[in-house]
Formats: sequence, C-alpha cells, structure tokens
Amino acid sequence: MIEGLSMKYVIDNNIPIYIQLVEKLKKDIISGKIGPGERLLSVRELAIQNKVNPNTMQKALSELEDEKLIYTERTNGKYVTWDEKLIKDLKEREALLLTEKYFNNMNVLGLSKEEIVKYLEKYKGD
Amino acid sequence: MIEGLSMKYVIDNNIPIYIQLVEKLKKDIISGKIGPGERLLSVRELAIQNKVNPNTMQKALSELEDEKLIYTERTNGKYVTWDEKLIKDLKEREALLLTEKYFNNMNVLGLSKEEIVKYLEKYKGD
Amino acid sequence: MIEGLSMKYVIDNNIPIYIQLVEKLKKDIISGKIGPGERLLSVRELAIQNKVNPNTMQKALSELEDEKLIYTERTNGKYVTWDEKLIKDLKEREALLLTEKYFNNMNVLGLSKEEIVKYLEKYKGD
Amino acid sequence: MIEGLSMKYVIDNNIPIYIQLVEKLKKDIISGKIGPGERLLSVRELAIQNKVNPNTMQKALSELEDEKLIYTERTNGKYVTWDEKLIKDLKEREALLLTEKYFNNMNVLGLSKEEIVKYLEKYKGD
DNA sequence: GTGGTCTAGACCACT
DNA sequence: GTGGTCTAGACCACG
Repeated sequence: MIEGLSMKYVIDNNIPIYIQLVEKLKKDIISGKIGPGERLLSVRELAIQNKVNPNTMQKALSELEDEKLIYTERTNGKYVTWDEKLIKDLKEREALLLTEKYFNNMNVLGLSKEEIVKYLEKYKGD
Repeated sequence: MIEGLSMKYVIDNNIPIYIQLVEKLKKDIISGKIGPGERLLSVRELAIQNKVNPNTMQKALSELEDEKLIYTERTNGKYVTWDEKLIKDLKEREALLLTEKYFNNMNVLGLSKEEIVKYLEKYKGD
Repeated sequence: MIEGLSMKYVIDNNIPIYIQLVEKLKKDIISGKIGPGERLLSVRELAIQNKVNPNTMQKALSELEDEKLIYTERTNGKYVTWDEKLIKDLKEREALLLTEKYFNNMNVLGLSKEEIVKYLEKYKGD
Repeated sequence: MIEGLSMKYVIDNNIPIYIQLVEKLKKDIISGKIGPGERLLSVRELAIQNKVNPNTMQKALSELEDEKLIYTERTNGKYVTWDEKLIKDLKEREALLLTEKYFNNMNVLGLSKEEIVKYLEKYKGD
C-alpha cells in the first residue's frame, strides 16, 4: 500500500505487532522504567495489559532475550539484564536512530541544515 | 514494572489510508517536489500509483483542497496552490511537529537535553 | 427575443444529493427541530429515511461536522453542537440568503422595490 | 429521493426539464424581456440555445400556448400574446407565489414575522 | 480524458 | 449497534 510518487516516505502500516511490543519494551528498559535485574510481569499479564495474544507477547519477549536484554529464570519469570553496558549501548543506538530519522524527515521537507538548527534552538532552550 | 503498553501502539496501525496519502502529498508540496501551480497527476493515475481505490484517492485530495493546498480546475485536473505563504506555513508547522516529536521520543529514552544536544552535534557537523 | 435559457436551469438539477441532505439537516438544526446537544439518528437510520446510501449520508454528515454544526461521539452517535452562537450565525446567514434570493427573483419578474413592498404588506399583516 | 425527517422541505430534483423551460419563458414574458406581440425564435433555435431536445422545447411552448401566453401563426412562428392583462395577472400570480414561498422558507428556519421584517428592512432601503 | 457523485457491500474498532 | 473506512464498479457533465 502507498508507494509510488516517491518511495522515500512510504508509510508501512503492516509493522507486526510483536515488533511494536519489542520497541515499547526496549524503551522501558532504556529509560530505566524497568531497571536492571528487575522482574517483568508474567507473559500472560503483559499479554492482557497489552490486549494482545500471549503468543504474540511471548514472541516479543523472545526477541528481547535473543538480544540479551532480558533473561529467563525457569519457573521464576523473566528479568531485565544486569548488563548496564548492554543497555547503554542500546540506548545509544536508539538515540542515534531517532536522530538520524529526524534529520531525514526534515530533509524530506526540503529543509537545510541551517533551517533545522533554527527549529532545534527553540527546543534546546527549554 | 511494565505498565500497559497503551493500545495505541497496536491501534495506530489503523491510520486511514487516505490520511497517509494526505501526509505524503503534503510532503511533496512542502518539499517543492510538486511546485506551486503545478498540475497533479489525475485522480485515477494517483490511485493506481498508490495502489488505492480512486475514491480513496479522491477523499485524500478533497482533504487537501479543504486546506486550500490544491485547487481543482473542472475537467482539467488538480493543481497545487499558488499561495506560497500557505505552503510555507504548512512547512513550518510540520517541521515544528517533527522537532517536537523528536524531543519527546528522546525524552522517553530518558535522555536529558544535554545528551540530546550531543547526538545532534554529530549531525549538525555533516 | 429569448436569449439562452442559461443551461443552469437544466443543470441545477444536478445538485448533489449529499448537498441537499446537508441543506435539509441545516434547516432542522436552525429551526431547532433538532436542538443543541441533541442526538441525531444513526447514519444508517438517516440513510434509510432519506432513501440514500449510507455513504452518501455519511458524506453529508461529515460536511456538517466540518462546519462544527455536529460532533461525533465514537460508537455513540452524532450530536448537534452545543454552540448556540454558531447556530444563530448560520440562521442569520441563511435568512439573509433567502431574502436576497427573494428580491433577486422579484427583480427578474421586473418588479420595482415599491411593487415588492406591496406584496410583502399582504403577508406582514397576517 | 430525500424525504423523511421532514417532508416539508423536500427538494425534488426531478422537475421535468420542460417545466423549467416554461418557468424561464414565463419570466421573460412577465419581465417584458419579450414584449407583447413579439416573435419568438424558432423551436429549433430555442432548443439549440437551451441545449435541449426540440421535442422538449415544443412541449414547453405548447404549455405556454395552453395558457394563452403565446399564440401560433401557422408557418410564421410563435408570438407573445397581445393581452397585457393576461401577462399582468401572471405577473401578479408569480409574485404572490414567490412571496409566499419566501415567507414559508423563513418560517421553516423558525423565524417569526417580526424577525422576517428585520431582514426585509435591510433590502427595502437599497 | 478530467473530476465528481453515488451505490452496494464489506470489514473494522469500540462498547 | 455505533461511526469510519475502503473497494469495485457505475454514471454524469464538461470539453
């Protein structure tokens, strides 16, 4: 859906839900909302909270586990990693991504670096 | 503790196609890809290009016309407004929005103003 | 000599149905038949009543919503605005329009102001 | 089409074209645009001017002839009646009709006699 | 060929 | 059951 004219800013609504859940959980970990070593709610609870099928929730958590951001203690539950460097790296990566996307989007609007800086100034002062 | 991943993360996939089309066209107008007074492709053409029903395309274009960003010459086609101020205002509005969202997202990651500035510096130098 | 009966007399039959619906609903709102804050019948009901496709009815209602004359409560229905000033302004506008058209039509018949006044007197006394 | 809610102000787009033509011609006669005894254009010419089928035009003219507003001179054409009283009566009737409709429409908007008078004042002074 | 309107029928989220 | 969106397909006036 929605391509042509310019493929540059295709809007893809078909982002899988589990990916969206991964993103949200990453943010919670990065921001420290769920700190290192902290226990997550059960898969079932998270699924309910997010009005999502437990399988979908499970898939999201597996993804996080693959990235070592959380680990599973059999029968006990899932915990956020104690590896703060890992978290910090993720934070850095996400921040860079956001920044890159921001500049890309501004470029798409036809804004030059100088113009972008002007918009940034308004917020930097806050 | 993870609180409800607001359903929005799932729901937001429901952005109506016609709204997405509106956004895309706005970008094309703002960036000057389609300049003031320039003729748009026909409704049917645009519909085909975007793999969308002509009615949906029509709805998107009506939206743009409501905002005076385009105007219609009956039987001839649709044209981008000549009102460059209108376009400039839109550009400004969109740029502010993007900037605001950027800062919000960075804040969600738990980044302070100072940290954000550091990321920005990497790009400002480009 | 008869000059071209402007095609309008024939063409004007093409007033889009949805516009006619808009006009009718406006009258109902202006006259207070549907008072401020009052709930409209459902889109489907109105469509049936007016022997019109639901989409056409929807389009008419969207038009009214664009003008802020009605607002939508998702899943609940559509309601007439509480903004009585808005309604009063519309009433004034419509009344002026009718009056203007009346005088125009009378002029087309070749009637002078004085003659028009005579016809009006007959009704003013009622 | 379009009934229900309130049959009072049904808008009927299905007014036959020939009726519309009759109305227009009557106005031309009433206003003196075509004076008493004046010759009309040929049916064919009138049909072309009005982008209408000659049969439709013919039907409209027959209607006028039935009302004695025009008469036919075989092989010579059609002429407006010399009977000025007839024209004057028609004028009166049409003017009354317009006035009546005007008051009706204003009533539909929920306007009282007093309010209507206010709107009229604005024009009477012109 | 252009835009505009309309219908019929379907699906969705929300409650 | 509510409003909202979308598609497919048709028809119209205008030039």
